[in-house]
Amino acid sequence: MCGRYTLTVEAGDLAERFGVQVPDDYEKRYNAAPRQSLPVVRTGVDVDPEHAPEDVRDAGDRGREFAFAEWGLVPSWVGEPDDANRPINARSETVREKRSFRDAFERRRCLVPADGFYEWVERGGGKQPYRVTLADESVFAMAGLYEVWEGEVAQSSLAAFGADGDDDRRRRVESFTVLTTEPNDVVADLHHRMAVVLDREDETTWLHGDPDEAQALLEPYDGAMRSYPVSTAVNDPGNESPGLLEAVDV
DNA sequence: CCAGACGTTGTT
DNA sequence: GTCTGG
DNA sequence: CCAGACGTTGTT
DNA sequence: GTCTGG
Repeated sequence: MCGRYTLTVEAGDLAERFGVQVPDDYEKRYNAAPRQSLPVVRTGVDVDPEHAPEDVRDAGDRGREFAFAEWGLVPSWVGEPDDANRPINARSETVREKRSFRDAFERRRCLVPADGFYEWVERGGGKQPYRVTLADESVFAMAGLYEVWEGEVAQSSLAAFGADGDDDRRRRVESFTVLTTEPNDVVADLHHRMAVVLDREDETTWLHGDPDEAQALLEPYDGAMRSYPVSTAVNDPGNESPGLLEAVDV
């Protein structure tokens, strides 16, 4: 599956790769973890892909945009995001049936840019992390879903915030989840699930295609990948440095 | 009808 | 063992 | 995903 | 909001 990943490219390269504007607060990530605010490429929040004008469906600038979102999906109907299950993954096989994902699958699919993800293998007494990349180490997109939750701030939080105006009582949480499928040959050595990695030419279909077309893309990645062991320093989500990418002996 | 869940992974 | 935090 | 906490009363 | 369980 996918519970930790890397995105180690410069803002300019990310912008060029996905055709979006990347904000100044973008930073490379060597150990992106659940609950963090991370980059996604999505359709406009108010764009309904099924009913969007042709130019939007064809993925012009209005059709895709960069956003930061929290990893762990918060459906729009939950009462309180802090109390919600926040699934970081959604099974491709059942995603269209599940209440938590169905609406997002129909209307709010996104790309999750990455240039590697980590998988752990049980080793006597601990867990050995491996990093999986494309064979050429280029950036790819994982298939994701995003949500926008808006609601009132819980009463208990009001005092802490000292809120008084109506606007201060509103809260907005944008979030995403990564789809999983069966592993390809490279990942099967490490794990029995893997993130859906999209072929580059399918990214627009994932964002703007109809749901049946999108579903057809949820297959194990067929291109060349490689994996290599990395330091157990990766295990601690507080560690975040370029050194985490270095191969180690096992 | 109302109440309560709504998810994945992995492990037993 | 299980939940929360990152 | 893994790491780390897992609690209360009272006082600052 | 919508589905499942009782």
